[in-house]
Amino acid sequence: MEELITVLGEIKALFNRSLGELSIDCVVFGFHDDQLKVLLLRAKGSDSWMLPGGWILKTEHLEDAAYRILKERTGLDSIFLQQFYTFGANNRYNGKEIMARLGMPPEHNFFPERAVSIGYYALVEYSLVEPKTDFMTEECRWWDVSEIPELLFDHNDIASRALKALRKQFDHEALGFNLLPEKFTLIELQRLYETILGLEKDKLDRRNFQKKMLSYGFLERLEERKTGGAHKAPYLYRFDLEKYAAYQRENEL
Amino acid sequence: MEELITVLGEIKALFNRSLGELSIDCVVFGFHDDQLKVLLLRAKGSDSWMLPGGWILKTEHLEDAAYRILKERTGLDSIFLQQFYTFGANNRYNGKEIMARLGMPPEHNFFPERAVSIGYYALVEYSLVEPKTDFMTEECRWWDVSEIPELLFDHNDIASRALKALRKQFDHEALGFNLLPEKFTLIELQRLYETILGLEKDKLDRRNFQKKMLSYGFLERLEERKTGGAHKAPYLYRFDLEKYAAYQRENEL
DNA sequence: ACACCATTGTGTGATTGTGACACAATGATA
DNA sequence: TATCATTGTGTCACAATCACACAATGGTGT
Repeated sequence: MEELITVLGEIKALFNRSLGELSIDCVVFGFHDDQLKVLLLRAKGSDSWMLPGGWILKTEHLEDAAYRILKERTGLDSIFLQQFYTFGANNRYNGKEIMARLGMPPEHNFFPERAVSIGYYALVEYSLVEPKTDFMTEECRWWDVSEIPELLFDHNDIASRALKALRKQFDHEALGFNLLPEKFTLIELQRLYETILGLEKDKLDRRNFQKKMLSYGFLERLEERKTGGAHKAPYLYRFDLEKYAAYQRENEL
Repeated sequence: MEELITVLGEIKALFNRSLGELSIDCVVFGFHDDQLKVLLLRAKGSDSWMLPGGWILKTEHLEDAAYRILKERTGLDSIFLQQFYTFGANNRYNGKEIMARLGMPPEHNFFPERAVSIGYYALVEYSLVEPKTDFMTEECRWWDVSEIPELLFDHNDIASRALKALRKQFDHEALGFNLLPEKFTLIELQRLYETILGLEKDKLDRRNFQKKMLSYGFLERLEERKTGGAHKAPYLYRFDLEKYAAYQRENEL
């Protein structure tokens, strides 16, 4: 109970430093084990999960708020970030109901009646992330996107809209490299594409996929090969950001 | 001076009914004379132009706010509307400077220090719009997108981002029909595509363009032909929303 | 009334891009 | 050292896109 009071106090303090009705929600995507993952938090003393997020401070750039929140949850500084939608239905949630689900006294409801939330999705390298909780939560971990549970607020909507936005952009921009380690094999890249586009394994033809990827000219083949697998060692590749910028300049203008 | 005081009073009242830091800006596109147009407003007693917009009321859905603002400026109810970005840099404008440019006393600055604005673009049929001013403005008219003047706040950024978003979506969705009258000729449709995609006239091959458009199956050729031109009368076509929905279902899932 | 002319309606062949497909080389494993 | 799943690589068929020409038409101007 004492802890609860502390938490409520911290929330109130935070709220006073923030813009009040305006918050950010982040959908953090990672790729591991041929699966697309999302980072979720579980509230203290509750079995309800939610997206990482927070209020925007009064003096803060929108993007800085998103980076701040992501740094707190993942430990990472440099993250690919994309704003995808702003959610502002006036019935996004019921504050008292949420309080109850969080195991908090509804009469201390601290949620503003009307809240607008700006949605960002982030692409991170799975292995670099060290999920961290904050003062309101006691668990932070990756979930398979196909197994996301029922979330608090309208976070299921937000997550599915983020996925849709990711898929759409994925067709037109080379975003995948943000989800892979610096060195990767072409088959890993192919699995990533298949996973994100929702295709079954080997739906994409290996030869055609590799031909196409290499034809863009922004992948650099390293001398090094990946060893440790039980089979012929594949070449490693690197995504060359400068060549990608050149490619974009040629093909967009 | 008396009028100024009235205006400031109205602004204050509006602000109190709204969420304060949160506003909407609308980039309204129309098509006329083979040109893409944007609706702009000129502030009272000033030669500075800006986008239509307004604060979001405390009880309002985001989209409803956008529709309300559009109805007030254009007289139209049913409008194609698309949220495209939320602007929240903490230096989006300097309130006192804006007051000066509006010919208002800077010490009565009513702009919040920090404002977040949600950007929507709208596609409307040019001929149906009757541009209307509000209590803060004395002129509302169409501008050619290629001749947009320097705007107040960060509205030039917002407008150019809207155009970029429009072009991007235009490639993948049949949005153009929102900008045309119900009945149109294929050459009018072609000019629209050329204009929005920034191509010169007749860059698209007439036969190939028409073949492709008709192949989608959501255009219906009417018996009627368009007369009045000085030449052979072209067929009129209609965009069939139901057939378009069917087309989408087949090609997206 | 008639000739004029810009514009419409329509099909085919050339080019390019995409999708299907097979086999020899390799590197761990047993 | 044999095994075996996996890698690396090129060609052909098909589909999509692009380039292109000519007869019909409906106002315009005389």
